[in-house]
Amino acid sequence: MNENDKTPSHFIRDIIINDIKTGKHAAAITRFPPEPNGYLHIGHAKSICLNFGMAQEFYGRCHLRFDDTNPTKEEMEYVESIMQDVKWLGFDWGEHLYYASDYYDQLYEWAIDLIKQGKAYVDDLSAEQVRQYRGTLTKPGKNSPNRERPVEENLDLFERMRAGKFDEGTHVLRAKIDMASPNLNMRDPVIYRIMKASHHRTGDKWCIYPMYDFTHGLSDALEGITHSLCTLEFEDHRPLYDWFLDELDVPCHPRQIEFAPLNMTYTILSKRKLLLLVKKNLVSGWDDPRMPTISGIRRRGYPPEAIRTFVDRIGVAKREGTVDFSLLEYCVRENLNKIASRVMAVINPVKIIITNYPEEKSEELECVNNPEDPPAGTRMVPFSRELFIERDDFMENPPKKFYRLAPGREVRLRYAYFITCNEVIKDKNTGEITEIFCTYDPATKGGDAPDGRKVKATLHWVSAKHALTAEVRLYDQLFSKEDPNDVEEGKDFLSNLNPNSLQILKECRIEPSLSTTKPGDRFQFERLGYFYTDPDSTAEKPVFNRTATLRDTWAKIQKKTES
RNA sequence: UGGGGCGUCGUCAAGCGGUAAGACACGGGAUUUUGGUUCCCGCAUUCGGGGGUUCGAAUCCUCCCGCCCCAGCCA
Repeated sequence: MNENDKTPSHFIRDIIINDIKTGKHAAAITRFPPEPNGYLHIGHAKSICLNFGMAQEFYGRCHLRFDDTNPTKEEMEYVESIMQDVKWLGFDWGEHLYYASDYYDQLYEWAIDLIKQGKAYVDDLSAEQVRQYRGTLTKPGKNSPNRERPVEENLDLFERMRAGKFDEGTHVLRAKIDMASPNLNMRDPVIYRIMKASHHRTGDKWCIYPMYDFTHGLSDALEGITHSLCTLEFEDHRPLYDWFLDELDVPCHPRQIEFAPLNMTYTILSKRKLLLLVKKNLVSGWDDPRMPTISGIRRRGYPPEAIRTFVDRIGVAKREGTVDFSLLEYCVRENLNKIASRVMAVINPVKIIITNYPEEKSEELECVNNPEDPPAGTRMVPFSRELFIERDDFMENPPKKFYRLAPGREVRLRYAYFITCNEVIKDKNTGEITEIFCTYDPATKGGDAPDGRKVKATLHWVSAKHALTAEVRLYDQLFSKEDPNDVEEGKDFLSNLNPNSLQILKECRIEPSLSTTKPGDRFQFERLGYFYTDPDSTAEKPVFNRTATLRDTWAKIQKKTES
């Protein structure tokens, strides 16, 4: 950690520092344990940064372990996307790639051990009966009639479960703990169930699969994890996590520590709901740039560094809250401002003609690539008599605070000349402005007036005959409400979908230097925002995604005067 | 009305008995060939509420209030 980095500490770091100070541990060995049943999202990024971050900071390592104990929900596609996403975020698990399914044999032995100790039993109650026997939040449960089955019988039954002699749902293995515990997790939890499903890694070797609670802590112990970091909802599971480790002969006893999961305004971070958006084709896929998935924000153009900074800034605590989306966007802009090359692109073109500029002439003007990064140099951009500017940069009857182009007004074309608007041509039928006639001042080449006169606005532009055509996809919040789950009676979160979250512009005009852009490039389109070259982009038809707009003071002024 | 957590600025979040950090947002101003960036300035006499302990409390005690999680053979 950089001494100058003022990122405040947090309670988990404090715990680890103390464990090292007291000699309990020499290093922090952590793990990121996703279930491969969906794509990772920004909430997982918090966990990833925390786990890998603590390991890095405290001389240890972080394992990537797939918690794959439910073959009916898990797929290889998810395994692959998760690995790609963790790498993209900038983390490396090295040799330490594991799967809970690697431990099935050991887990099975441990289950037998529990049976032999008289601490687990096979139950043939139906799922419905198990539920009834469990009791309620306020009423204790009742012991299953099978609870006192002899060890030998349990061993035999469990072996037959494994051998596939029973149907799904007919038998389970349960830990014998306490049916009267106020913690429901301790009321003889199921630790193995029969699932006649093929597993994405073990195939048909098993027809019984261990449950999360049984698997997780034991896997941690097997890997020598020191600090097992998870989200708040597992707090109630900690006594059970500890119980298995206490009852079995394990290599070590990791400490589970819970922290608050991430929530963000205008965003949904439930795997189930995200899956629904994909299945209903309400988005183009898991990597739709509007999705809060890692693959979505990658395609949107958010840099991994910005995500890491964001996670640092939100902190780690036990208090559950909702982070302002604007903080994420701030981190994205902050990073992009430093690294993105500036280019000129007109996404909503209107033609201007410089009437006193020679018909056939064109010239190359020098433009700065990134004022925040002088070594990035300059490039030449062609200028000619006919240009395109942004439709929004001209108003025939401008309000007081509008200081862009208007009849009779002089403005600067960035890196080019001062121009003055003389005449507006409109379509006779629609009234739409088709052309704007201007004159330029040759003495202002480069954008400075030798006589020191000022203009109030600088516009971006492209030369009509040199410009390339591109598709630009403008993205906005997927949901129009801060809390997408805040809905009227009888409606669900889908009713809060923002109908204008995607706008596709196919006739955008971009400067010729962009002809060589490749998917993954990041740019700032001057005065518009940050853009990312989409994987759909080709040399013939470039496609850009708007990552974020620039901060727009003018839009704010407009909004204020409206209200 | 069982158990487990959590309540400090609009939002995150420090604070660990010595008199409320920081960031985002918001509002003002300066500089600017991006109404961008950068830079200044403002923004909790008060820590969910009431009692108490103490020279001194956001921090300790106590009662109360509010919010979240748990009754999958999901993770």
